[in-house]
Amino acid sequence: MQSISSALNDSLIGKEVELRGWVYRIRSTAKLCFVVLRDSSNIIQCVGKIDELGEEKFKILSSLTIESSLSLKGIIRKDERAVTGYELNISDYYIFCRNVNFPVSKDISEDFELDNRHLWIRSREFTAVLKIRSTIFKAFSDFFYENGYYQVQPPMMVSTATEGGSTLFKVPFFGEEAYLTQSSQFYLETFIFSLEKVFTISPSFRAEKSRTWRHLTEYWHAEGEVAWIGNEEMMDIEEKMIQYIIKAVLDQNMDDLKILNRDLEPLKDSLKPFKRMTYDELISQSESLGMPLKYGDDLGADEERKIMSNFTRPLFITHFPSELKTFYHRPDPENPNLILCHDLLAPEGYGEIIGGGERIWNLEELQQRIRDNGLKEEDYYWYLDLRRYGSIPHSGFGLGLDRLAMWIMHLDNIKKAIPYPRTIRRLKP
RNA sequence: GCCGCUGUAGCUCAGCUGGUAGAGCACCCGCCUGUUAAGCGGGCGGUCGUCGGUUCGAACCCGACCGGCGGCGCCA
Repeated sequence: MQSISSALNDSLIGKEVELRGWVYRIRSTAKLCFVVLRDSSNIIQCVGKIDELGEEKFKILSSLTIESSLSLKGIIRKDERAVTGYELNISDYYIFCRNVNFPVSKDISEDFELDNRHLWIRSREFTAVLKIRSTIFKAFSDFFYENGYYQVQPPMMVSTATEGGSTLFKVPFFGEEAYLTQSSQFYLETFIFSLEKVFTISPSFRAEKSRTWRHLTEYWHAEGEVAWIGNEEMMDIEEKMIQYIIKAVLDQNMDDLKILNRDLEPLKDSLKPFKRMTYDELISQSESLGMPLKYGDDLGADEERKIMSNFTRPLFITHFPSELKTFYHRPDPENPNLILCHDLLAPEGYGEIIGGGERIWNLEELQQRIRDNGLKEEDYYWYLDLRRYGSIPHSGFGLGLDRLAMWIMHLDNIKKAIPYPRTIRRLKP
């Protein structure tokens, strides 16, 4: 028994192999039957002949249905007419499950595809998506392991919000109320006093009633927090990290990118240095970028899309006005109205994939900002403790892995980048 | 929360100014000398989202309700 991709090999020509998998396509004539077999690795055309199998076995084989499961034995042959260049001449087979009817056919809507995601997951397209996602998740971790970081595991059930505006999911908690985390940032900050350089990949939950092409209720949040560094160094690290991930995908997933018809140029271009622009510079250039903005305007979806359709590699926007960002961001000592932070916008119109920057590390300053935002100090007692005991300068970031995946694969909706999307109206399958 | 759209066969859709429902695909049966989600012939398959109203008559007009989709805000 071997994988289909390993069977597509000149050294096996004329040899008998046994393959197993699922019926990807099936066509038959009176005396010939073509079963295109699929497994996790690839597809191969297998041909059954009535003369060789006998009438009975031929009839059963040729009446198989899409996605039925079977194993096949036969001789490998090179054949230009076959989809992947090789063909298996079936000498015998065993059927595990003959399907009555596989619901996923060639005419399906995006909605039907989502209702049947548990079956759509078998499609070649989604198999490619899953393989690329796997590379992205691994590459993210590898990058940080290779650079001396520790992976940590923050809690998912928490007692307070990280960011004021976001809506939280309430969960019953032994007579109390708990919430599902919307960001692990504050917990990551606690870890740096022990490990200095930490990262995590964990889910974040947002109960906002968002209905957009790039929001999920549950998403995979890749976060990092680093002791002793500032905004610029943080961006240096993120840039290398993104490039490391893209390089891994280009190295390992060329076949999958091809199945998705991904234009490789923007990915290759993103291996070159990223441009950095202050919010001020962005506003003054906004007219020539096709999206006139006034000082104080936040970047919405439309703004980001228009601006980023001018770029083929990611762009850092830095130094936002303080009123546009949440309380924990550190103001620039030389200009307290601006914040030492950054967003990383993905090119080709995709927009924000990372938010990050320096954290306020002075106790009084942080207390002031909490009060200014109408929040209660008691709720943040442990976060404030970090500024009481051995506080240090530090920076961090949060990356939306599903958004990154969506851009890398050039998908038009984030729901196509995650196997089981959770949105305001979708909890199944 | 706001704006727009939508609901007809398992799937994708058509159905005119109201006259009791149609195609392609899937599935089943048959035919076919190598097919590329093949071709030909036949078959199965519908309380037209729900309830009410108008009408001799409603998939179609009106109302209410229910479900779904897209976009914005919020963010990653």
